[in-house]
Amino acid sequence: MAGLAGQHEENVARRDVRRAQLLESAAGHFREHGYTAASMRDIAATAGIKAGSMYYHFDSKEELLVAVHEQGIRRIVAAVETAAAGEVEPWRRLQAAMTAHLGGLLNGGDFAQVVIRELPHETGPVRDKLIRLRDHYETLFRGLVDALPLPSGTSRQYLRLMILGAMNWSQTWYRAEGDTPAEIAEAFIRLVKGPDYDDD
Amino acid sequence: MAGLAGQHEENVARRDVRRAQLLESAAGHFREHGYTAASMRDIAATAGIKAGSMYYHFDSKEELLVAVHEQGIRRIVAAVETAAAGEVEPWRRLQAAMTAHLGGLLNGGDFAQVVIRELPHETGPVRDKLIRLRDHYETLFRGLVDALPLPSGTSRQYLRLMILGAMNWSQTWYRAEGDTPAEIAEAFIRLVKGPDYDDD
DNA sequence: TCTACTTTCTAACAAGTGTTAGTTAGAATT
DNA sequence: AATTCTAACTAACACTTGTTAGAAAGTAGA
Repeated sequence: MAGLAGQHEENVARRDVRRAQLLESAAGHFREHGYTAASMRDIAATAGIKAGSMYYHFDSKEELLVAVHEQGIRRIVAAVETAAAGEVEPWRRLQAAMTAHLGGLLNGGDFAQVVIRELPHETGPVRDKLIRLRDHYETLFRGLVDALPLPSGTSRQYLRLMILGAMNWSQTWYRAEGDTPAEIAEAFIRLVKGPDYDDD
Repeated sequence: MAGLAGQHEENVARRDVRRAQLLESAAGHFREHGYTAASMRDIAATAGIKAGSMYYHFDSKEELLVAVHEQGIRRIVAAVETAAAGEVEPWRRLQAAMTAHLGGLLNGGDFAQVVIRELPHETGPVRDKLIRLRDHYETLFRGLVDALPLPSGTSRQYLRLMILGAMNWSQTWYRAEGDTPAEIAEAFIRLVKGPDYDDD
């Protein structure tokens, strides 16, 4: 090997940087105009290259969408796991996770929003892949909800679905001037936990 | 006027029938492929006419989307209002309304699904109009939630948003083989009401 | 400098887009 | 019977779409 460690890796890094740029641009356009209405030409232009050059990095537009989804999920999963790891009491754990999820969704980048909004219309292998990615993420919340101390008879399944729905729908009504993600998460927790506030 | 009452109205009726057909077709295609990916040619074909003929009934594709939204909202509002009117106790009223909403959303036609899924990406007057339609509908639930007997300190605003989110997100996970809209509504109500079941 | 590899560009293709203009068949009205 | 209105048709316009092939730079190693 040469004196300078890893010339090869520099190339790989350069490659990944470009790829990341393209993903960033794609996420932005997908979020703003939706998958179908976003054009390869516009996505490329934002990243500073021409449309044809995109196909050196991605085989198709669909693959680009899948890549954006993957990155989006990976980011949320990381944020949520980190947040949850900082708490031990089940309710606090869930609340921390919700705060992270809402933060990523509402104030975070375009990736998370694409994951939530660009649900797969079209059938075929792409749809299946995206659904699998989503399911993997929701598994995370299943664990958090299952750990809660709840009155017997409470449906943990519907509780999970309710929380996920409440969070993901927040995109619709959220305004930056209003409450913060942390405050929203607290409000939701309080609603499902019941009105017995113990502050410690 | 002629012996036959209202020749004129017959024409108007015929016109409206066609218009309804076109809306039905448009709703179906919008739901299946999304607004952008649905083509005027396909929408027209389903209704049995050619693309150019659509412009006799609608000025543009956007206007078509707005019309589908309007009809979708009108249907849900009607269903929800009727359902709520059948009950007096606030919790029961809300539950009935939720059942109606979920029914329309999950087992109803394509209209409701378009209203929920086809949230307005693009800016401009269309976006504003659709948002106004949506707001008008959500006002309905505001009334239902405000009527609930709740412990003081409970945020009725977030409770409303949570319920709406939980319901609208159900599109994502609902499977026809699973629970019915009525069962789902009951489960949600139980979660926010708390686990004190009194059956009368 | 020559060579090999990586990345981008140009130019075009084939298909599809919403929309419009002009026309036409049929019904209703006068 | 002549005219007007209704509702559809055909054909085209002016673009935009994702995608591909081939050439052309830029970069690294020998």
